[in-house]
Amino acid sequence: MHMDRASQGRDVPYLPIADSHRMSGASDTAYTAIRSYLLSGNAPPGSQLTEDRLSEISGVSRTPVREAVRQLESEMLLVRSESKRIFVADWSRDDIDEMFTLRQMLEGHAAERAAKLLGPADIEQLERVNEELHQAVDQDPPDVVRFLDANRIFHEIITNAARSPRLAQVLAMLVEQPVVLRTARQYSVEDLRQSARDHDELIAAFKAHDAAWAKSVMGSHLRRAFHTFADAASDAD
Amino acid sequence: MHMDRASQGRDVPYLPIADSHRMSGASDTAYTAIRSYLLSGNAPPGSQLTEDRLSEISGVSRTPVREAVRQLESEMLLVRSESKRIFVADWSRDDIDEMFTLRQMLEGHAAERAAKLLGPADIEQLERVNEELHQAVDQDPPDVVRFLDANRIFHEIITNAARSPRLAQVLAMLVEQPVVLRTARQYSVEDLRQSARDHDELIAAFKAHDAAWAKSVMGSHLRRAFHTFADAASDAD
DNA sequence: CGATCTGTTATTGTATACAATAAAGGGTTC
DNA sequence: GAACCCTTTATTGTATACAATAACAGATCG
Repeated sequence: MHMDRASQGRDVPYLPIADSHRMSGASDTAYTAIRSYLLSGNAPPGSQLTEDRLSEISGVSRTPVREAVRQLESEMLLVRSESKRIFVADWSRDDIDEMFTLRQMLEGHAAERAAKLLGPADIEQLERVNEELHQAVDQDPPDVVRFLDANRIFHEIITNAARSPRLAQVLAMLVEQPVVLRTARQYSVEDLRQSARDHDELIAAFKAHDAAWAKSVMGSHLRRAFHTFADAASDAD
Repeated sequence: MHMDRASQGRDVPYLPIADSHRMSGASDTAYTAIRSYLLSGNAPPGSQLTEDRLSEISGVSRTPVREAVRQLESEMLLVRSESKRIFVADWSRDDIDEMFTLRQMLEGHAAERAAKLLGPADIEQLERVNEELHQAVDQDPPDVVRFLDANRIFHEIITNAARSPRLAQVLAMLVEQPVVLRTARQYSVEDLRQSARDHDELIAAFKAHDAAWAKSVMGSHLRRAFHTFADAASDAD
């Protein structure tokens, strides 16, 4: 076991425990700017984007733009043509369905593991975050952005509690806030309340350290989220 | 000259149906070269690599190297330190376990869907590929590389049959051939034979369009693969 | 007309120089 | 001699010029 090249002592590789977006400086700028642009609605699904254009939008050169594009591609907000040109992704209803199905599977698994691994302090944190979420819903009008923030953190705590770096990484790709945001905009107050109650039940399952219960609640929670969206979307559009 | 909207007509975005590695030219070269290098055993887990070094190894400039590194990072063959330096990943037994657990979940799901979606022609293709795999095992000595090729194709057919681009993309990240290769080198001939028999049973499940059966077989298939590796590894090292 | 060929333009890919940052080393002070 | 600061070096990040390739458009020929 002679580590002939492994003579570094100080700067040790760190475990990627779901720190989704760790790009530095300009790359990060590009990522955030492009993402906002895609979310803003000014980018029609299916329309072409060029690196130069994205470079203008984000104010950095093409090099960091390319990195951001790669990331957004892996999150499927951008897609490429056969000749590598860049297009705004067009999520069909089936795509959303698929995304929620995969999330159900993976976050269900995370909830199972979390039920075994979460300590009292973690559960208290979940309760605090969910209290925040309740408050956001009970505001008049409900604060959807605040709700989504709390919701994201709630799910992230569970994902991280599963202590599975690969699971966390894969989920980071799948949990696309723009999509979730569009979804949540369709939510009625009742839907948001039900979501909060799901979280309450999830916490109860965690307190009981009942993995099967936690998985099951997570499953229906995400599945309902999909249908709420799908129904609202077909009504609206 | 403001084609701000979706005015492109010809070059339409294509669906990413599991065409894992679509880098072009130099990026592809870099990816392949670095991957081989990591697999060759000359790169001790935990050792540092620099972009310059990888540039020398692959014979292309740092720009495509960086893209390849990003890819290999997402496949967790490389990891970064807090200060963004690059290191050869060190897969613990738990990491491998985790990887197989996620594969079991996702490929089990793929098998379920495939059972419903596979047509007679697809099933014939699976049979042909598995025949190839049988032959590789029955050679004396067994041809592990040929076995792995057939094995990879077999699983890819199933993954693609599920018609779930996101599932395919996520699995492409998880199914790391280097790891699988190290695994397979530990296989005894009996292990390889059992693997081939699993595939036979999978095909039977597909012919019966029995989703639950297919999922179950896929589950034990992958779970056994993990234990075979884990046992052999703890014996050997 | 319609297809095809060809030059032109648009877009992505690659190399390279330079900037920013972090690590390593070495000397000074207490 | 241990902690601190400063200089030097190693490494990654960014911009930009240029190369390669694919789409576009106009001309040519059947």
